[in-house]
Amino acid sequence: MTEHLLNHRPESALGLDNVERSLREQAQSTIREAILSGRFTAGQKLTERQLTELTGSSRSILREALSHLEARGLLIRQTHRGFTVAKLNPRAIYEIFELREPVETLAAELFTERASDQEVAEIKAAFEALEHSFEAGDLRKMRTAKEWFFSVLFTGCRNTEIRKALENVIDRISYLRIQLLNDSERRKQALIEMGQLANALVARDRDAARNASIAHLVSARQALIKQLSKSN
Amino acid sequence: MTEHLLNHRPESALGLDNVERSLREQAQSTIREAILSGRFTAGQKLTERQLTELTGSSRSILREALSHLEARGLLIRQTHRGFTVAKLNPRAIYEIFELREPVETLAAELFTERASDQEVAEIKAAFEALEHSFEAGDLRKMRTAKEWFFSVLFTGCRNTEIRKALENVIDRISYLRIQLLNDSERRKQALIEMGQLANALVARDRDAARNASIAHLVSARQALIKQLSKSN
DNA sequence: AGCAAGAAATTGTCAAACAATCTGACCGAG
DNA sequence: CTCGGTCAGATTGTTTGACAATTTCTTGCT
Repeated sequence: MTEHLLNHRPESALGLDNVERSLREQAQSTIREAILSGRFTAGQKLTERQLTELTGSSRSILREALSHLEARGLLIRQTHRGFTVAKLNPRAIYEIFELREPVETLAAELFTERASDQEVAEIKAAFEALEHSFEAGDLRKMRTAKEWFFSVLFTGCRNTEIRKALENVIDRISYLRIQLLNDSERRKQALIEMGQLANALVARDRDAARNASIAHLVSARQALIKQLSKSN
Repeated sequence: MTEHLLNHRPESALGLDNVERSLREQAQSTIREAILSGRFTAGQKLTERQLTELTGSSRSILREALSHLEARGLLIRQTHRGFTVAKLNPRAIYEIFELREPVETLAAELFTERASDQEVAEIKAAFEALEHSFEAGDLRKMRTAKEWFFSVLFTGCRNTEIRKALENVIDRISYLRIQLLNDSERRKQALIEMGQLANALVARDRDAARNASIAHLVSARQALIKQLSKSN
């Protein structure tokens, strides 16, 4: 049972799906998806057996994939003790947002100046998708929509380095949301904030984008830390 | 011949040398060191045979290491065509500095507020080491001293995320310097700028640190791009 | 010189094996 | 009954050899 859940081909939202990928890449994104979707929880230990079964690949390939994911910060490796899903404490969350604030804000600012009209339209569409999945209460679709939104944002800012730096970092908190954000009040608030950002981006208003980005990140950080310190 | 050059154990400047490391880690840092030291040049193709000989490890281990380095952006992988050392064009340099500017500046600002007195002393020492190696004209030592300086900066700012994000990015331009920075005039200028940053950090003067950081990055970016467009 | 067919090299992947280390169960001493 | 200690089983680290898929080099033909 649940066979079909394990073999799906994810991350279409990231524009990375070359369809013909190596097994290693497939294994990588299968595991990544399992983490981001909450199937593997933060701190959980992952054994190689479990993962070879999940991905269907051999140990060699699996370990290449794990090595990659470790470098991206999604997994923690302890010699002779295997891999665990990276766990975030309040301190780490604080640090991540401290980094995100200037970078993501820069991305938003650059977007207003560099994005194509098509990208502007797409960011609007992505936000609307987010709204719809929110109304439908579909957590999985919310994550996909959010990934789409950020993907367009990072593409439109015309800076691959920013994209890479933030994708890693956002991945790591993305799956935390699944665990923590049952607070639908906060979700609603987040949606409003992202709406303001989306509006500013669509209007190509650099200052407004800057303000909206900062406001959103500050408030997201506070909410996350609050919930995390409660649950720990 | 040159056996001793191949088997060295690098990265002592990064505080990562646990002495007892897995072969995979050793292979990883041997390759990284080979790239950063300029032994492998940007764009160069690396075959697995060549690298197993260099690292002394088996293919499986080697490929884990390569997978890691690929994730860190130091290597580029093309399916069935192997790995090449990441190559930076002017556009990529521009993007990297666009990212570095807000992040590294933030790191400098945080350092002035969070670093311990010992770290302040160490950043002074690191800068002095940089000065000395500059006077001695020793490129390798200059790189080590610079790594030391940044390592202390990133530690003192008390934000692991910033450290990780910047280490990746700085690695990538670090070896470019070896190729391009034969311009000793520019090196002198860079030293002066870093001196100003060091002074501001030691004085724990946040605003001065901010200004010095920005000034340095802007000027470093311009110099790099200028040289790169000349040599291409 | 240009090009196509075949040979050689390289990468992608798997499987089997063994050493080193960790984990958990069992057992005896206090 | 709890606290160590020992030992077996499980897990990770690493190597080797094999083979298919693909790329790159060579060679010979026109």
